[in-house]
Amino acid sequence: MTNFGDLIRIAREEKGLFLRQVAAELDIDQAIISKFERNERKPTKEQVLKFAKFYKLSEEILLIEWLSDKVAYDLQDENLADKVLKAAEQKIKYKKK
Amino acid sequence: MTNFGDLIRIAREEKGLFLRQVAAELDIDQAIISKFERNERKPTKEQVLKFAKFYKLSEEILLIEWLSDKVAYDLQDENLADKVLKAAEQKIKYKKK
DNA sequence: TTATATTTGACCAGTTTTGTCAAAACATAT
DNA sequence: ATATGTTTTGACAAAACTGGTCAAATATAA
Repeated sequence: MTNFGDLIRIAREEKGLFLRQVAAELDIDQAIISKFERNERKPTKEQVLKFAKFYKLSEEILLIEWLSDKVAYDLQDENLADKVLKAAEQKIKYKKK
Repeated sequence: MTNFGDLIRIAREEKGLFLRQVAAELDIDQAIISKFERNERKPTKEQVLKFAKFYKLSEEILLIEWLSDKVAYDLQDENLADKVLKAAEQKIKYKKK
Protein backbone atom coordinates (compact mmCIF):
# COMPACT_ATOMS: atom_id res chain seq x y z
CA MET A 1 0.00 0.00 0.00
CA THR A 2 1.45 3.34 -1.05
CA ASN A 3 1.43 6.48 0.99
CA PHE A 4 2.58 10.04 0.62
CA GLY A 5 5.95 9.54 2.28
CA ASP A 6 6.94 6.63 0.06
CA LEU A 7 6.11 8.59 -3.07
CA ILE A 8 8.34 11.51 -2.27
CA ARG A 9 11.15 9.39 -0.89
CA ILE A 10 11.23 7.25 -4.01
CA ALA A 11 11.09 10.33 -6.21
CA ARG A 12 14.02 11.85 -4.38
CA GLU A 13 16.10 8.71 -4.50
CA GLU A 14 15.43 8.27 -8.20
CA LYS A 15 16.83 11.72 -8.75
CA GLY A 16 19.76 11.00 -6.46
CA LEU A 17 19.16 14.02 -4.28
CA PHE A 18 19.94 14.58 -0.62
CA LEU A 19 17.41 15.93 1.81
CA ARG A 20 19.60 18.99 2.17
CA GLN A 21 19.26 19.76 -1.52
CA VAL A 22 15.52 19.31 -1.65
CA ALA A 23 15.21 21.36 1.51
CA ALA A 24 17.11 24.22 -0.08
CA GLU A 25 15.07 24.07 -3.28
CA LEU A 26 11.70 23.96 -1.61
CA ASP A 27 12.61 26.10 1.37
CA ILE A 28 11.44 23.47 3.85
CA ASP A 29 13.60 22.33 6.74
CA GLN A 30 15.26 19.03 5.96
CA ALA A 31 14.21 17.53 9.27
CA ILE A 32 10.61 18.12 8.28
CA ILE A 33 11.06 16.53 4.90
CA SER A 34 12.64 13.55 6.60
CA LYS A 35 9.52 13.28 8.71
CA PHE A 36 7.25 13.61 5.68
CA GLU A 37 9.07 10.76 4.00
CA ARG A 38 8.57 8.54 7.00
CA ASN A 39 4.93 9.63 7.36
CA GLU A 40 5.70 11.04 10.75
CA ARG A 41 4.24 14.42 9.87
CA LYS A 42 1.64 15.56 7.40
CA PRO A 43 2.56 18.36 5.02
CA THR A 44 0.30 21.27 4.23
CA LYS A 45 -1.50 21.31 0.89
CA GLU A 46 0.89 23.97 -0.33
CA GLN A 47 3.84 21.73 0.47
CA VAL A 48 2.25 18.82 -1.34
CA LEU A 49 2.01 20.96 -4.45
CA LYS A 50 5.63 22.03 -4.07
CA PHE A 51 6.72 18.39 -4.07
CA ALA A 52 4.58 17.60 -7.09
CA LYS A 53 6.12 20.43 -9.05
CA PHE A 54 9.68 19.79 -7.99
CA TYR A 55 9.62 16.03 -8.54
CA LYS A 56 7.37 16.35 -11.59
CA LEU A 57 4.77 14.07 -10.05
CA SER A 58 1.06 14.29 -10.76
CA GLU A 59 -0.56 16.81 -8.45
CA GLU A 60 -3.68 14.70 -8.41
CA ILE A 61 -1.93 11.52 -7.39
CA LEU A 62 -0.02 13.26 -4.66
CA LEU A 63 -3.09 15.05 -3.32
CA ILE A 64 -5.06 11.82 -3.26
CA GLU A 65 -2.31 10.09 -1.30
CA TRP A 66 -2.09 12.97 1.10
CA LEU A 67 -5.83 13.32 1.73
CA SER A 68 -6.48 9.60 1.96
CA ASP A 69 -3.64 9.22 4.46
CA LYS A 70 -5.42 11.83 6.53
CA VAL A 71 -8.84 10.20 6.29
CA ALA A 72 -7.42 6.76 7.03
CA TYR A 73 -5.62 8.19 10.01
CA ASP A 74 -8.81 9.75 11.37
CA LEU A 75 -10.61 6.42 11.08
CA GLN A 76 -7.82 4.11 12.11
CA ASP A 77 -9.33 3.15 15.45
CA GLU A 78 -12.83 2.83 14.14
CA ASN A 79 -14.31 -0.48 13.18
CA LEU A 80 -17.08 1.58 11.66
CA ALA A 81 -14.77 2.84 8.93
CA ASP A 82 -16.68 1.27 6.06
CA LYS A 83 -19.99 2.71 7.11
CA VAL A 84 -18.44 6.08 7.82
CA LEU A 85 -16.94 6.26 4.35
CA LYS A 86 -20.26 5.38 2.75
CA ALA A 87 -22.07 8.01 4.79
CA ALA A 88 -19.42 10.59 3.99
CA GLU A 89 -19.75 9.80 0.31
CA GLN A 90 -23.47 10.50 0.46
CA LYS A 91 -22.93 13.76 2.28
CA ILE A 92 -20.39 14.95 -0.24
CA LYS A 93 -22.67 14.04 -3.13
CA TYR A 94 -25.52 15.84 -1.47
CA LYS A 95 -23.52 18.99 -0.94
CA LYS A 96 -22.49 19.17 -4.57
CA LYS A 97 -25.99 19.78 -5.89
CA MET B 1 -29.43 14.20 4.50
CA THR B 2 -29.13 13.64 8.22
CA ASN B 3 -26.36 14.98 10.39
CA PHE B 4 -25.30 14.78 13.98
CA GLY B 5 -27.01 17.97 15.07
CA ASP B 6 -30.40 16.95 13.72
CA LEU B 7 -30.25 13.63 15.52
CA ILE B 8 -29.65 15.08 18.94
CA ARG B 9 -32.06 17.96 18.46
CA ILE B 10 -34.86 15.63 17.46
CA ALA B 11 -34.07 13.29 20.34
CA ARG B 12 -34.23 16.16 22.78
CA GLU B 13 -37.49 17.50 21.42
CA GLU B 14 -39.07 14.07 21.48
CA LYS B 15 -38.27 13.89 25.16
CA GLY B 16 -39.54 17.41 25.71
CA LEU B 17 -36.36 18.56 27.37
CA PHE B 18 -34.78 22.00 27.48
CA LEU B 19 -31.14 22.62 26.67
CA ARG B 20 -30.67 23.65 30.28
CA GLN B 21 -31.78 20.24 31.48
CA VAL B 22 -29.62 18.28 29.08
CA ALA B 23 -26.69 20.53 29.92
CA ALA B 24 -27.08 19.80 33.60
CA GLU B 25 -27.36 16.04 33.01
CA LEU B 26 -24.39 15.77 30.71
CA ASP B 27 -22.31 18.50 32.32
CA ILE B 28 -21.86 20.33 29.03
CA ASP B 29 -22.55 24.04 28.71
CA GLN B 30 -25.94 24.64 27.15
CA ALA B 31 -24.52 27.12 24.66
CA ILE B 32 -22.28 24.38 23.32
CA ILE B 33 -25.14 21.93 22.98
CA SER B 34 -27.07 24.56 21.10
CA LYS B 35 -24.14 24.81 18.72
CA PHE B 36 -23.89 21.03 18.36
CA GLU B 37 -27.56 20.89 17.42
CA ARG B 38 -27.05 23.48 14.73
CA ASN B 39 -23.84 21.79 13.52
CA GLU B 40 -21.89 24.87 14.37
CA ARG B 41 -19.41 22.95 16.50
CA LYS B 42 -18.19 19.38 16.50
CA PRO B 43 -18.37 17.45 19.76
CA THR B 44 -15.60 15.25 21.04
CA LYS B 45 -16.02 11.49 20.82
CA GLU B 46 -16.64 11.38 24.54
CA GLN B 47 -19.49 13.84 24.17
CA VAL B 48 -20.98 11.83 21.33
CA LEU B 49 -21.10 8.81 23.60
CA LYS B 50 -22.69 10.86 26.35
CA PHE B 51 -25.49 11.86 24.01
CA ALA B 52 -26.01 8.29 22.84
CA LYS B 53 -26.35 7.06 26.38
CA PHE B 54 -28.57 9.87 27.60
CA TYR B 55 -30.95 9.85 24.65
CA LYS B 56 -30.76 6.06 24.32
CA LEU B 57 -29.62 6.33 20.72
CA SER B 58 -27.39 3.79 19.03
CA GLU B 59 -23.75 4.60 19.67
CA GLU B 60 -22.91 3.27 16.25
CA ILE B 61 -25.38 5.47 14.42
CA LEU B 62 -24.29 8.55 16.29
CA LEU B 63 -20.60 7.86 15.79
CA ILE B 64 -21.12 7.28 12.09
CA GLU B 65 -22.91 10.61 11.75
CA TRP B 66 -20.24 12.37 13.68
CA LEU B 67 -17.27 10.87 11.85
CA SER B 68 -18.81 11.20 8.42
CA ASP B 69 -19.61 14.84 9.10
CA LYS B 70 -15.94 15.26 9.87
CA VAL B 71 -14.70 13.45 6.78
CA ALA B 72 -17.15 15.29 4.54
CA TYR B 73 -16.01 18.54 6.06
CA ASP B 74 -12.35 17.76 5.42
CA LEU B 75 -13.07 16.95 1.78
CA GLN B 76 -15.62 19.62 1.06
CA ASP B 77 -13.37 21.70 -1.17
CA GLU B 78 -11.86 18.76 -2.98
CA ASN B 79 -13.10 17.63 -6.36
CA LEU B 80 -11.02 14.54 -5.76
CA ALA B 81 -13.30 13.41 -2.97
CA ASP B 82 -14.45 10.22 -4.69
CA LYS B 83 -10.95 9.05 -5.43
CA VAL B 84 -9.78 9.99 -1.97
CA LEU B 85 -12.51 7.94 -0.34
CA LYS B 86 -11.66 4.93 -2.47
CA ALA B 87 -7.97 5.24 -1.62
CA ALA B 88 -8.75 5.66 2.07
CA GLU B 89 -10.91 2.53 1.96
CA GLN B 90 -8.01 0.53 0.58
CA LYS B 91 -5.65 1.85 3.20
CA ILE B 92 -7.99 0.99 6.02
CA LYS B 93 -8.54 -2.50 4.64
CA TYR B 94 -4.82 -2.96 4.35
CA LYS B 95 -4.17 -1.87 7.89
CA LYS B 96 -6.67 -4.36 9.27
CA LYS B 97 -4.76 -7.41 8.22
C1' DT C 1 38.83 8.29 12.84
C1' DT C 2 36.58 11.75 9.75
C1' DA C 3 33.04 13.19 6.76
C1' DT C 4 28.47 13.17 5.15
C1' DA C 5 23.53 12.14 5.46
C1' DT C 6 19.55 11.18 8.10
C1' DT C 7 16.80 10.95 12.22
C1' DT C 8 15.39 12.34 16.66
C1' DG C 9 13.78 15.23 20.17
C1' DA C 10 13.31 19.54 22.66
C1' DC C 11 11.56 23.89 22.20
C1' DC C 12 8.80 27.93 20.41
C1' DA C 13 5.24 30.36 18.02
C1' DG C 14 1.01 30.48 15.81
C1' DT C 15 -3.33 28.47 15.03
C1' DT C 16 -7.29 25.94 16.12
C1' DT C 17 -10.34 23.92 19.30
C1' DT C 18 -12.93 23.79 23.46
C1' DG C 19 -15.14 25.74 27.43
C1' DT C 20 -17.28 29.65 30.16
C1' DC C 21 -20.12 33.28 30.63
C1' DA C 22 -23.26 37.01 30.04
C1' DA C 23 -25.93 39.58 27.00
C1' DA C 24 -28.97 39.57 23.05
C1' DA C 25 -32.63 37.58 20.63
C1' DC C 26 -36.75 35.05 20.45
C1' DA C 27 -41.13 33.31 22.08
C1' DT C 28 -45.21 33.28 24.86
C1' DA C 29 -48.25 34.70 28.23
C1' DT C 30 -50.38 38.23 31.20
C1' DA D 1 -45.87 46.86 27.47
C1' DT D 2 -43.88 43.76 30.99
C1' DA D 3 -42.55 39.51 32.71
C1' DT D 4 -40.85 34.90 32.29
C1' DG D 5 -38.50 31.24 30.12
C1' DT D 6 -35.62 29.37 26.27
C1' DT D 7 -32.23 29.59 22.78
C1' DT D 8 -28.58 31.83 20.27
C1' DT D 9 -24.73 34.76 19.81
C1' DG D 10 -20.30 36.58 20.61
C1' DA D 11 -16.32 37.84 23.42
C1' DC D 12 -12.91 35.90 25.94
C1' DA D 13 -9.54 32.56 28.04
C1' DA D 14 -7.59 27.93 28.55
C1' DA D 15 -6.12 23.94 26.44
C1' DA D 16 -4.73 21.20 22.64
C1' DC D 17 -2.77 20.76 18.31
C1' DT D 18 0.39 22.14 14.26
C1' DG D 19 4.20 23.61 12.03
C1' DG D 20 8.86 25.29 12.09
C1' DT D 21 13.80 25.67 13.96
C1' DC D 22 17.74 23.89 15.60
C1' DA D 23 21.28 21.07 17.50
C1' DA D 24 22.51 16.67 19.09
C1' DA D 25 22.33 11.80 18.18
C1' DT D 26 22.60 8.14 14.95
C1' DA D 27 23.95 5.76 10.85
C1' DT D 28 26.78 4.87 6.89
C1' DA D 29 30.80 4.96 4.24
C1' DA D 30 35.63 6.14 3.21
